[in-house]
Parts: sequence; structure tokens; C-alpha cells
Amino acid sequence: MAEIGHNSGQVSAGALTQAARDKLKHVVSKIEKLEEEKKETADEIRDVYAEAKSFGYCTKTLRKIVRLRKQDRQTREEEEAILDAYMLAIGEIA
Amino acid sequence: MAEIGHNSGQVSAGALTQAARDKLKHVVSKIEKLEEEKKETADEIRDVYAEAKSFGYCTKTLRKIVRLRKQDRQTREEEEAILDAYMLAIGEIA
Amino acid sequence: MAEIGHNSGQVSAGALTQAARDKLKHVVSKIEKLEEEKKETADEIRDVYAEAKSFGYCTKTLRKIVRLRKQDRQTREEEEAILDAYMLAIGEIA
Amino acid sequence: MAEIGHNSGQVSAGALTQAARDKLKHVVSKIEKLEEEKKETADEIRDVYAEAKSFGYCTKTLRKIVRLRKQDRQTREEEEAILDAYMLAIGEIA
DNA sequence: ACCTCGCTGTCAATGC
DNA sequence: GCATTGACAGCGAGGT
Repeated sequence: MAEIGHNSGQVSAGALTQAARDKLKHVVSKIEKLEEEKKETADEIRDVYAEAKSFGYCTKTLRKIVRLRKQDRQTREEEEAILDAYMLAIGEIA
Repeated sequence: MAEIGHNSGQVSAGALTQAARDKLKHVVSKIEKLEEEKKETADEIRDVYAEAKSFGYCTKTLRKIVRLRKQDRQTREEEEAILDAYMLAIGEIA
Repeated sequence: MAEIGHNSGQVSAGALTQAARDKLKHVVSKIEKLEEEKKETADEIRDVYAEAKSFGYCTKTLRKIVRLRKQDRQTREEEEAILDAYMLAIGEIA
Repeated sequence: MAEIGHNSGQVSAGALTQAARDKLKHVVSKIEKLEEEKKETADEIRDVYAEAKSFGYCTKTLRKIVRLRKQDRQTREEEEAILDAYMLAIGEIA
């Protein structure tokens, strides 16, 4: 529960080699940079909704549209043939 | 609950002006583009974790580190904000 | 950050009245009982899948069926008329 | 990826025997019934929190309490299991 | 100010 | 045993 990496054997109890420390630092800051980017994009999305709202659109519905379109895309990508068989088997309404 | 937008008055029941349609299309596709971007960044983050794992790091711990650092940052910002408020209140201009 | 309830004013620093303690205990144990129930149901579900698997069904597909049926139910419950209007506006494919 | 079940050999392409259909139907509806039950329990839990809140408790803290108690239980069980294992290893029958 | 809803991130289960 | 995928809980924003 207290281990930092599986390479902990390389070091004397409780410490990391300098190389490992640098690597770790690098990894963490890279992740943090990417998370920052992600947040910025999320903010932009928020802004688009806000702007749309100021033009009179209902954001709730807009979100619903986006969500449904996404669902549809996913659904379509699924192996429908297989499901059809099962659906048929069930009787499609039950 | 039955309104399409707040601009529903502009149109005869069930339809939108061409301008409104174009605008709507534009908004939706912009959002979808941004969401795509966001997803890509999320995937990159996932990759970084995966790569780190292949180097022997424990991703669970890495995530914990990132989370804690984020919390710290937030806490620090809060504290600074409070401090600033006090300073202002006192008349201290900094 | 250290408050237990908003009724903390009722008590002298750091303690609760006996009544509050009893009430709290009651609430917590009720929740724990319900969570236990929930877990049991989840386990039963797991068992059904396992049993089905032993009869030669592909659990992955079974789960997919259940999920899709659920989605369908939800989707159907949504105000489709409104969405249809928007969809039409967008051109349904773009 | 294209198989319907492992019993697909029993049927001519795209169809299932009546028995298989019935069985499938049964399985799916049983799962759906259990999921319904589970949802009801989850709703009850939600209600308990809501009620507690109306009495002045901070739900966030309540959730934290429940979570911590759960962790403790798990930790204790783990420790006991380890202890038992040691006991067994030593030859101690208890 | 409260409540609801959606999103995100975490954890566990399943399949390869 | 690792990797993928799905379920769940916590958090935060937005609406009323």
C-alpha cells in the first residue's frame, strides 16, 4: 500500500534514484499539462452552450440532441445483426 | 416543456426559419468538434498512464499523486483569495 | 470543514447531544442495511449471468441486450416530437 | 465475434430453437426484474439521505462516514483472513 | 438557496 | 496476469 512503483527494489528503503525521480516528475507534469488542455476544451464547450443560450436556444435540449446523436452513432456501430437475432428470439416486446 | 426554443414565436408550428436551422447546425457541429478534441486529449492522458505502467509505475498511485496535487493547488488558491480579501478589507493595497 | 451537521450549534464544541447521536446511529445503520440489500440483489444478478453462461450463452451479449432494451425504454420516454423538429432542422445527417 | 451463443451449432443460421428462445426470454426478464429491485433499493437509500438532510445533517459527511466504516470493515476482514492463514500455517487450529 | 442532472473519475468484474 | 469494459459514487454546474 505504501509502494511508489514496482521498481522500489532498485532503491534503498523509502527513496528513489535520481533518474526515477526525474522520470516521475516528467510523467506527472505531462499528465497535468494534458488535463489542463482538457479543461480548456471543456470550458470552450461550456461557452458555446452559453452563447447559444443567449441567442434563445434551450441548452437542455441542445445537450439532449448532442447526446442522442452520440448514442445513435454508437448504436449504429454495434453488431446489430447479432442483436437482431436475440431480439427476435425474445419477441421484440415480450 | 413543449417549446423548441425561445424563438419559437418566429416560426409557424413545427418548423424553423432557414437561418435558425443553419445556426443550430453550426452550434451542434461546433460542440461535437470540441467534444471530439476533448476525447482525444483524454485518450492521450490514458496513454501516458499506460506508458508509465509499462515502465513499472503503479497507475493507481500516480493518479493519487495527481489528484492530491490538484487539491493542494485549489486549497492554496482559496487561501490566497481569502488573504487578498482580508488585505483589501484592511486597506492594504499590496 | 469539520462540522458534523448544521445543527452543531446545539452542542458544546465537539460533541453531540445524546439524541443526535442516537439519530445519527439510526440513520447510518439504516443506510448500511439498505446497501447490504442492494449488494445482495447485485449478487443475484451476477449469479443469473453466470448460470446463463453455463448454459452456453454469451454474457457479454446478454448484457448488451439488457442495456439496449433499457436505452430504448428511456429514449422512447423522451419527448421525441421536440427532438424530431431539431433533427429535421439539422438535416438528420449533416 | 459473429457467434450468437456457444450453442449456435444447434440452429440453422440466424434462428434459435423455441426452447432456446424461451430460455433466453426468461433469463432477460429475470435480470430486468432484479435490476428493478436494485434500483428501488438505491432510491430508498437516496430517500434516507434526503430525510437526514431535512433534519439538518450534512449528507456529504454522512456519505463519508458510511464509506469509512465500509473501508474499516474490509480492512478488518482482510486482516483477519491473513491472521487465519498464519494460524493455519503454524498449525494452530484455534 | 435547493435540487436535479450530467460529467468525471474510481473501482471491480470479465475476457484474452 | 493484463487489458478492456462496465458499474457506481462523488462532484459541480445550471436551472428553478
